[in-house]
Amino acid sequence: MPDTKDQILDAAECLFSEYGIGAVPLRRIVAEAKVNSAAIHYHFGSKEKLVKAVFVRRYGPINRQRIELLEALESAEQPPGIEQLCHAIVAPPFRIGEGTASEHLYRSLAGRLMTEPAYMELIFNDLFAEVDRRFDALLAKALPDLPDTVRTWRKFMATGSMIFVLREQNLIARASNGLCDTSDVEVTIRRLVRFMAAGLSAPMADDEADLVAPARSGGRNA
Amino acid sequence: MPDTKDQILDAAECLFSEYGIGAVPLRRIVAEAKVNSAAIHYHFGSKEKLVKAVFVRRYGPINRQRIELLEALESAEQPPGIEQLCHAIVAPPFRIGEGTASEHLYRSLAGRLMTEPAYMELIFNDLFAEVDRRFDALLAKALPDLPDTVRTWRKFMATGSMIFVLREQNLIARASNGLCDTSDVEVTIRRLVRFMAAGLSAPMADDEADLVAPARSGGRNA
DNA sequence: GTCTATATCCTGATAGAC
DNA sequence: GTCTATCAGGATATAGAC
Repeated sequence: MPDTKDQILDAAECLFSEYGIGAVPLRRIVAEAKVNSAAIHYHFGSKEKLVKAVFVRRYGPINRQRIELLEALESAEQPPGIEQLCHAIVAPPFRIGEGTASEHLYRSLAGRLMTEPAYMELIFNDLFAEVDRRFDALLAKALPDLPDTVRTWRKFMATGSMIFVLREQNLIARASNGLCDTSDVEVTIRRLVRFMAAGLSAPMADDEADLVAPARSGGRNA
Repeated sequence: MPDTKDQILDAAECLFSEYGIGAVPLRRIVAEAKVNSAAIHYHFGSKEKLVKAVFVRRYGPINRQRIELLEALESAEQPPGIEQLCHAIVAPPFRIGEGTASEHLYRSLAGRLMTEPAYMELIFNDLFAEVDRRFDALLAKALPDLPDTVRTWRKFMATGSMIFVLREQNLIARASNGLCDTSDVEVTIRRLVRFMAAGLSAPMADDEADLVAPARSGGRNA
């Protein structure tokens, strides 16, 4: 049986996933967790610290998995394949909680952070900075012809598509009239990896290349 | 000089863009708008109705522009090019408010809606349903080989990347150390169109095709 | 460590004078 | 239409008995 602290973390995670962080009052968490109304402040000190604890508990393991997968690609002689690389980022957050009753909630949590600026700043450096750095380095190796600017832009765009799919599973299932089956995790991962990899590795448009070249009408060397 | 109603709408739009809808109390809007604290309820009736008015004012024109661009593609004999099609969706929200001092705020507003479920339901049908329907129909014509399921999944992923770029301009500029210049709207549009079009039109992976094929080793008809 | 009770603040919304 | 004053409810956080 989980102790009070875990009960609170579990309840908070489910509720944050489903309704968003800002929309969940502490009262609702203590009710769901069936603990005393003062327990959150006793164990965590404040809502902000509780939020951080929820994310650390979940994203610690996810990002360790990501880093393991990225390390395998780093130590290879060959530059990584772009799909492998995307897979290393995409698969871990989709697979958390798999098999448990509330797995879809955990996945939905995964995308909440970026969309809540107040908590984003609070957490990003501790939890995501290293993954981002390593992913970017490998991406540069996988796509050596892309200028830094273009690669970085596309990294954000790919991230955006991943976050959207993680976060909006309910919306996707509903707005597609059930056509998109968000419950099949492995299929979702493949589709997303395919999409991201294609976008990341698209040949540059001529006018796109222009925009990062040091010189213009004369010619470009970058 | 704008009247009270417009002052409120302007202030609300800026604040919603910057901080998110849920995070902005009405008191802050009236302070920013320099109007009386009862003015919002007098003119709009409730916060919910104010939010709706803000989005209608901004997305009415944007979606009319989108529909105009989509109509041009609908009436063409040829199936539309995938980049043209993406451009019709992407360009209007990026171009709103262009040249005004707070143009980046308007663009940021554009992405707020989807991330605030409470207001999303309220507004989507009125403002976005028709654009979505027409875009999807043209997408099916532009990518006739993609099964409905794959096309729909990819439409969500492409939407996610667009929303992320619209919403997180500050984050993108900051996290890239200025490498990504979010102030150049036309460049941003091209990069985004390129990324989305490449993702949408990627050839299906073999295992991705399997997942939507009507028959498998045994065969399924649903 | 747990609980009840409550302090303090802030929210959206309203009443009623002008 | 505009303003001041205020309500009722709900938020985070804390005090103090057990």
